[in-house]
Amino acid sequence: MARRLTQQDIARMAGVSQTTVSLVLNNRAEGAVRISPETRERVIRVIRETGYIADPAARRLAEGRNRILGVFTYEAVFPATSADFYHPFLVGIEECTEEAGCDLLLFTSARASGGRRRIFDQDSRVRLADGCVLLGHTVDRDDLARLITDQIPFVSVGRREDAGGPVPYVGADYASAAGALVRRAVALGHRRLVYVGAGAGAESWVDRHRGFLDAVTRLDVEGVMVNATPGADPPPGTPGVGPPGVQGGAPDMDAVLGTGATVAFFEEQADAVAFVAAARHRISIPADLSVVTLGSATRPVRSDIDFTGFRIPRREMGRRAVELLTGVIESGGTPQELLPCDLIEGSTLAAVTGGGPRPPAS
Amino acid sequence: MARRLTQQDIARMAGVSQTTVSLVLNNRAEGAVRISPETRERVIRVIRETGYIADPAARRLAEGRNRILGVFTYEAVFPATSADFYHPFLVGIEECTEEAGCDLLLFTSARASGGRRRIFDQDSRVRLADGCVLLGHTVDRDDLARLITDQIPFVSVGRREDAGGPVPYVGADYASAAGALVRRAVALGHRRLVYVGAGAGAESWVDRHRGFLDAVTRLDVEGVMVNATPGADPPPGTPGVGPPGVQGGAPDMDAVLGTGATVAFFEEQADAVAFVAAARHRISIPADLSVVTLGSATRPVRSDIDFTGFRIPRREMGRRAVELLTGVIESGGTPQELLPCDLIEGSTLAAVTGGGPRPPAS
DNA sequence: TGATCATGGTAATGCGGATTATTACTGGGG
DNA sequence: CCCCAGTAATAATCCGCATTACCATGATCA
Repeated sequence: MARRLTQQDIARMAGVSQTTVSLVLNNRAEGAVRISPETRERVIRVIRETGYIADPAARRLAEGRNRILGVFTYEAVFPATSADFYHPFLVGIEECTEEAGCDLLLFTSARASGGRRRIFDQDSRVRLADGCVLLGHTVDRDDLARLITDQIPFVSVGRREDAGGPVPYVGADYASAAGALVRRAVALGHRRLVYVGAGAGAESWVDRHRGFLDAVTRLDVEGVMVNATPGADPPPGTPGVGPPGVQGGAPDMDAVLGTGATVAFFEEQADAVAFVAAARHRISIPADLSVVTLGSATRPVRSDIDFTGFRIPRREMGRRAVELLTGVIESGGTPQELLPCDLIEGSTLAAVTGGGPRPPAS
Repeated sequence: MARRLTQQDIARMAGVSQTTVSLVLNNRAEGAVRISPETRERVIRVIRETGYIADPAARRLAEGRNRILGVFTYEAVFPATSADFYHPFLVGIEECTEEAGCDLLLFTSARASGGRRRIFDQDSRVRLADGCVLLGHTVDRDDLARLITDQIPFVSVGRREDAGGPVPYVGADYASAAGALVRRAVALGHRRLVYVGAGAGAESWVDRHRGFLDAVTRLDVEGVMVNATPGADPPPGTPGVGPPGVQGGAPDMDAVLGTGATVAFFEEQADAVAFVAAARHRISIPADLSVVTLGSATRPVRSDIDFTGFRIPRREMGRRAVELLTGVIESGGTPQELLPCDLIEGSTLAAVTGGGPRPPAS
């Protein structure tokens, strides 16, 4: 390959020193060092004529930064199965990165021997970015801890528990949203509510469950729980955003109906879809039983049901993550934010009419 | 930020020189330089214990490459409007990049003053990548030319005409696909075919039209044309892959029907959708008029019509682009490939029955 | 008239790692 | 006893750019 043009070349052509070229290029002529307008002009002309562009690697090496933001995901970002899931985040991330005049480095390479991605394998390119956004299902605790101890600027999309120190994140306020939905249900006369899901493991599940429980307690109504993920507790990893398609079995319909609750809160929309499909011929929704989903489709499930629930502000989370990240890069800190989720009116939550659903036919 | 660990540090800890560390790290002990097994082991241990990772920028500066592949697009990759369009390409690109053990650099920053993206603005990070994939609608001729003269390894997704030299690309074989569809139509008895579209401007349009014309000529049937992009010739840029939603007006229904053709070939699926929607109450498809689309949805148009046409192998194109790119990076060359498009049987192409469509009611 | 200072620019150095040239030592062969 | 080959590892450079320390010149001032 033809040798690239360097500042040295420009310097020669303009009859000045490499230093001068660098100075001109970076407008560093304010303080101690001065460049005469004529010289400056001459250098600028040569630069323009030759179309010289500084080598980003050398630049980064010398000044320590890059204007490159990294995005790390533990799964492929683009595959069809999770496309719907990741896409909104990426939209937000790209938008904001572009506004910041940065480029985006997707760490697609990092594969540990086991097959799972790891941030810190030998020759990882993480350090090439000024900082990075963590996206995805499972975040390895060790990776997280190392990011912290190494003081690599990063922001996680999705709340994460401490990992040898507080983790900077921007999450969705599942707890509040779940609480709001509980209040709404109670306002409609519901007094016995069932939570269908794991309620543990991933931070996002914990948060939903906590919001549910808090509200139920505060409003002094009955809240019961039906586990929807048999044989999956505790999950091996620590999902924060919510994995596309990791849960196991469908929720036990009889168990849900057997609680005598008048409204069911589903942790995962996919479970709600399965439940409704199965229960449709036995009960009427929402007449016999109201159904609320805690978050919009995480797993790619198609359904024409207009569930009552809330929208996870994924795009905003992506945007905000980048905003926070640039802040961290500039001035450090450990921002932790939860973004509000819009409630979705839907049509599966109605006022209590009769005495609740029929008990299972058994 | 805590200063990062350097080879110098490792060297000190292991009681050797920086050179030795580098040598061990890169397994460069085959030829002239030798490292004893004990020393090597000692260095390796320190590296493992400290978790040292080489600075990618320094590495790139010294050895000239990075294992980073760039992706340049003239529009945002992720925005909702073009999501469906770009996504398959990106899936392929990511897959293949991951297999190659590379990372992906998305050039989201490059914004010219005018607002459009440019590859070569001042402080572009293009050179950080070992090479790059060009994706998208319009590719600036100057950018293209410069990529060539600068000898930056790149591969365009979508055929491109020469720009001061041959352009490496992987495109879709629109010409063959269009020709095959023409043959199929003729086999079903069609003798008068109309091409609806621009047939010029973007390479992809030119190719479709050429395929249509060649086949029509060879089979000695009548081929006519109806321009579907009023006031848009010639297009300002040179789209190669196909732009999401750039064309202007809908095709003129009367003009199409007025040709007396028994089958219409639509350059853009979106036009076909619009046409069918408008014509539905006047003619029956395919009884009165067969409709063929030359390529799957480019613009994000939802339609439940099962058009006869072909599938653009976007994911494969993405994959292949990366494969070719790594080849170019390794050993240069100017690969140019067209990938076949699968025909889609569909239900809008039928045998000729009557005497063609009724003329417009006018 | 020599000290002081503003002006305009350059030489030198560092960033972290790869590579090449060179050194230090040991054992054999002549 | 000296030279050479082989082994093990290091010093010195370079990659391209940013930055700091330093120098040369002419004007100003006491």
